[in-house]
Amino acid sequence: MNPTLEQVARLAGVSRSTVSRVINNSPHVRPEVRERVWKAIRECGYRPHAVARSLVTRRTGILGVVIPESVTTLFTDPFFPLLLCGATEVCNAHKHQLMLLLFNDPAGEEEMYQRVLRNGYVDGVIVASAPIGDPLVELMIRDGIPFVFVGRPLDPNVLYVDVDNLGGARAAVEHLLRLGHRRIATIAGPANMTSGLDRLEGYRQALEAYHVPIDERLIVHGDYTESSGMLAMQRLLPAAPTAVFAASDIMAIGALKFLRQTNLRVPEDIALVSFDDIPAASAVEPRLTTVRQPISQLGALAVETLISLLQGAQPIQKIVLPTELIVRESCGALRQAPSDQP
Amino acid sequence: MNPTLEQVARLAGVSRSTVSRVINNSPHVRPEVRERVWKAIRECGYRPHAVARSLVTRRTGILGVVIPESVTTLFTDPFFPLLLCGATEVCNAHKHQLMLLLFNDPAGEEEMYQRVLRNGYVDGVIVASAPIGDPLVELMIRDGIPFVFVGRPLDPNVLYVDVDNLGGARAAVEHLLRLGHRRIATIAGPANMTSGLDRLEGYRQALEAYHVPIDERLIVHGDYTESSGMLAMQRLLPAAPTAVFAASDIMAIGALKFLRQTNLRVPEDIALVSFDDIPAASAVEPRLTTVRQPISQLGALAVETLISLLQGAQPIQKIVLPTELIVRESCGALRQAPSDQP
DNA sequence: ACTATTTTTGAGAGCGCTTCCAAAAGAGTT
DNA sequence: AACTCTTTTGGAAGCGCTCTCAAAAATAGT
Repeated sequence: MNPTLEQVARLAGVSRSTVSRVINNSPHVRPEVRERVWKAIRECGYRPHAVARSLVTRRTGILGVVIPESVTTLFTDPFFPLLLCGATEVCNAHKHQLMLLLFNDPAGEEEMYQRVLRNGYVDGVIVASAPIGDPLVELMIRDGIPFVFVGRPLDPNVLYVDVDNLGGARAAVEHLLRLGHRRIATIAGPANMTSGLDRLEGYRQALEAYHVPIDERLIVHGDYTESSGMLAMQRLLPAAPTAVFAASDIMAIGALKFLRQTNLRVPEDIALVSFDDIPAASAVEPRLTTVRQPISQLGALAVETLISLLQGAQPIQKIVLPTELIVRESCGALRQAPSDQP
Repeated sequence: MNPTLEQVARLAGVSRSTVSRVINNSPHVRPEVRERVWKAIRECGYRPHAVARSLVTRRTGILGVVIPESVTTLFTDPFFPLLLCGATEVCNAHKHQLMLLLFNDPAGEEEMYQRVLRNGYVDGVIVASAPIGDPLVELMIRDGIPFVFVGRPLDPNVLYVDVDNLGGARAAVEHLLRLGHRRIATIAGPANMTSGLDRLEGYRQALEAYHVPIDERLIVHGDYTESSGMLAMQRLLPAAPTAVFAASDIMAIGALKFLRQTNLRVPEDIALVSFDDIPAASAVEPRLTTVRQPISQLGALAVETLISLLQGAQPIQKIVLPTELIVRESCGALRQAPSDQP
């Protein structure tokens, strides 16, 4: 059995309160006593029992990360790993911990909410890319659970951090426009996610800026999966685009595979740009021109925001991080791959 | 403020103990009373306070997942996402939660150990692919923290689940041997990880089985990163291999990139097989022949094992899951890519 | 109807910690 | 030396729950 405060107190010849003060760095302890207590603590290998402490302080230092997407599809996308990566780093710095909260269906979500989010184990929650209309938001607002969104929520009162999906998409499409393309199709993201909507809006704004009329036949929605990208590309071909903007690299890779099957060359026959810059984007042939987003920074800022919210601060309502267009071969702007040095 | 047991008790006109019994499905409650209590619980939206409960039961239902690798490098590999995926699913089924424990350096590891693992917040720990000699193992044994390894540990007393690295590697290399190759090189994994050692041993055994003498110049170690794969390929070329077994897809992709730069064709000039079957393995050109491992099942079994250990069972000491060789174009056995249907 | 047995219930202690409050100990003034 | 003021310390309550134990109620047996 681990030693308790009481035992440390006896060992040091002081009261439980004094040991508690030492542990919590209270200034009201005589240096000499403080030293004696630390010695006793070291001697018996005492570690404070976090659960007991939390019962009093009403704080656990645990942050929930909710990812309202099918557990299985989720992790084919390197988005979440990177997000967790950035989030973890900030958590470590603030001596907090992350609890991973995933589920497969709405029933699982409800169950998780009742069982985990409302039982006092998490101080706050990070909600990563929830689809539009996810019931979680309302529940958490109702129950007063502090949370931060990753990705733009519909409700304007919700704290969030996001990347500039609109600006990034617009930059990608404008890049195609500058290369002379006028029949530019888009494989849009799902209509129930704001990232999908924002990237589509960026596509629209770019075309408008260049006075290119929007042809609805050039817009097909996918769901960020590779197979949906293949399917979308197939459906787009009859509309004879000379270039395609895919709302995600994964879908672009699907499109690429389909084009390869139909013996269409990228970028010669159809130019391709996309969004995300996942590692695979530079592994495929041709390498994808794509919009890079600072995902791990996104996770870091989400945690930062949540922690400052928990500490009673009034954090900035919305944080939007800039994106960057990475030009490679798939758009046709570069002649050949610059050599990668090992 | 959330209601407490006390308040529910008053509302239902019973004692705190009785409400507790109802919550915990004790059989010793009259059905009529049970109904009245449930009604009161629903009425005031009561949720048990898990922290308070844990203080008494000495159980939190939280399992730590420790991944002793650099936070940043870690998530470029889809291994961990998939592992978490399988682990989460089993956790949900058993009403447990996962706490993600990552760090950047040994100091971070030590700090995490003292702060998180010894404070009573986690019931047990899953340690994923710790390098040989990681101090965590000894500490956890010393402090009696229940844990399960993912990947083979050196200490034979540690519970673990692993994939059949040796058998998988052997199958991959034997496949090359059957195709007629005799000068087969390997880009081995890091020497401080048992997965690296086991895959190398599989390579050795395959060659021995075919009476091919082992040429140490054909063995170069990498560290599971793409750049290490490129570098290793470069160093292997002077030894003139006709085929290469890379211990991971990521390294194989690095090798592929290097070969492309030097205008060597795969599989015509050099055949390539690897290990992991990550999504990128079938996205590159040519698609990689590789050993598929049931990663998410690995995570699931790890959690399963840990939970049964926590429940006092005597789980199987070691579980080794089978692997499967996925034959694609990079080994030269297939003429062309079978068409992927969208 | 009365006792013996079983089932249901409530009182109360206690999990390990923080924190309020008051007592004790020092420090500073006259 | 007596007083006040400040700092340090210990006692004790209490966070919300579980669980033992004994009392009360229900049931069974005669």
